[in-house]
Amino acid sequence: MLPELKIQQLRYVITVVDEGGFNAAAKRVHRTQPALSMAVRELEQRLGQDIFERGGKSQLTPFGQFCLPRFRELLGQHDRVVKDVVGQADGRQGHVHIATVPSVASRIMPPLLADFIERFPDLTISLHDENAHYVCQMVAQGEVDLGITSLWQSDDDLDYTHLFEDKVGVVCHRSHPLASRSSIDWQSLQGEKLIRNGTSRLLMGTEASELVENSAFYISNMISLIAMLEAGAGVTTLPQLAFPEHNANLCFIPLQEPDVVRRIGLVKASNRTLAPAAQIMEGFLLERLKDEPE
Amino acid sequence: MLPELKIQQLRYVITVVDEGGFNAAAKRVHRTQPALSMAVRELEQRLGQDIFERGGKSQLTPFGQFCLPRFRELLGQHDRVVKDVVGQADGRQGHVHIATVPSVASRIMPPLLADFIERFPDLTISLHDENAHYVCQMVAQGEVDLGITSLWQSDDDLDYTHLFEDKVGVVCHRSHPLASRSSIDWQSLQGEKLIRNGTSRLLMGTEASELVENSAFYISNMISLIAMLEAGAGVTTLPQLAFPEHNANLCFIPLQEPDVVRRIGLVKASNRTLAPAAQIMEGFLLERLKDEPE
DNA sequence: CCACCCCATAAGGATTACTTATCTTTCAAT
DNA sequence: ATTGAAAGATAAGTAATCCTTATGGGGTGG
Repeated sequence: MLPELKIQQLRYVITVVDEGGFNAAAKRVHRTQPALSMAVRELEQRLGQDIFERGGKSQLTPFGQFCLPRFRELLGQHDRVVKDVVGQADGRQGHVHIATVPSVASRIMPPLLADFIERFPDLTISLHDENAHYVCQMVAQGEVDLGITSLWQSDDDLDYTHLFEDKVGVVCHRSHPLASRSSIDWQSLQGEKLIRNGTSRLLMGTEASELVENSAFYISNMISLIAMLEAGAGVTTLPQLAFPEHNANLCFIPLQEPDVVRRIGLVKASNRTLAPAAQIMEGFLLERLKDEPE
Repeated sequence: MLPELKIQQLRYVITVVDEGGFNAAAKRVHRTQPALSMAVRELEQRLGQDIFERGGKSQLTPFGQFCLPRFRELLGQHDRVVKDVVGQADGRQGHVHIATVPSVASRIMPPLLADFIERFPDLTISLHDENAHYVCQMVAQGEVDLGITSLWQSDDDLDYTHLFEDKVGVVCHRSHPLASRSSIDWQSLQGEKLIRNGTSRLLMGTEASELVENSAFYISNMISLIAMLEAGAGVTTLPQLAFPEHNANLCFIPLQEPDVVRRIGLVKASNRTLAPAAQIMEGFLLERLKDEPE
């Protein structure tokens, strides 16, 4: 019932006004003069009123004067929307939400993100750190675009791309008898006071699982765990990345037998398309982290 | 360089979202489902990003979620502009500026405009009263859309349509010797103290012109003129419409010889198209005033 | 497993948009 | 006046677009 304006017609009208004539306007929009004449006429017919004075020099009718500011405003908003949308579409602008496990957040991401924001200065980033389970949950629920974590469990809603492996080792005080060893097997740990933590599940299903089952302590908080170890109150196992790199009192000894690794990968929702900015981030992370063990 | 959105595509996208699917949306916009599929796909290709999730149930991608509110806003403004513009185009809405000589403004226009605003309640009107010369000038300069006046002088910029004639007569105090006459010729006025006014030029070029030339008084203000006449200070000539209808002290005697009339007509700018609302007004005035002497 | 619903794809036709070529008007210069 | 240049209108042919009918494929629920 109501007619529908075409953005192009509006642009033609406005250009004719601004350039002062159909010929000049035609050049400006890279069309021929008849194209504009006909397009404008078609618009006039649909509205039932002339926009330009018939005889003479492309002057606006009163009706045209009424229309012009509205056309300008509409066209202005159109162009603004296009700019925003294509900026978003080609990944120049946007915001990426990432969730990772704490060790990755603190050891891997900082230099990586510093490079990223230099290469894509108009993209902004949020980085959450959560445990592996909650990272997957955030990705699945769409709270974040991407997760970097070990896979909690296979999940049809999640799309996992392996990035690198993280060796599990034993962490103890440097005065501990085991501290001088360059590698350890699980039997050597029998009799040690083993403190479990959130990553201990990695040992389940290996020869070392009974160590975990017999452990009486569980500490989830990393700060508390470190403090316990620094007090010489026991030993624990950690993936290497989760071991505080520059700690002067603790040492990390790779576990040889069994050879346990934490598989770290990029996780995204399988049933959802990534936002353009997140696609950029995905490519960047794959390029920088794929098969690089640290 | 930047792509150009089409209003219709935006409407399709929004309808698909609101209706929850392509089929339902197609019904709503009276198109077939493939038409929407293809139109949306074409938009997606031009933006380089999908708006709807590919597999599944017409869900928005994150990019689509980004676009949607902007599309809605743009479409909303479009529809608003269309509504305004067509309302203006078909004369439902608008404002008409009219200028008339004072006699027409006070004697002709009031009942006429009362009818008009009843028939066209969404149209608003400005009515200026000025002397004949200035009415023409306002029309020529575009300050008003229409003028109702006698033509000051033939003017190529003005388009004159005759409406009716207004007989000139002599106005004097009812106690004046001439007051009982039913008509007067110019000789009868010789020796009378004639007060000139703005309409006296109507007598120029007739046998009565020497009366005007010999007149010593000129009063432009109608109130002052009436006061002078009521004081019995002389006589004057006025078109009948300019004579205050219900004045108890003055009387109007038609001038027979010469038979002078003021030609009243509708004036508009010849080189400009009337605004739609003004076209409505023009038609109304012609219908109501054409050849009706009062 | 089948039927159904929904969207995607393909092919053909109708409409719309644009181009080149030509005409008309206007304004100005001589 | 006559002519020339410039601007817009018109006409016809072509390219692009939009939409339709017909059909294919992938899920979901009975």
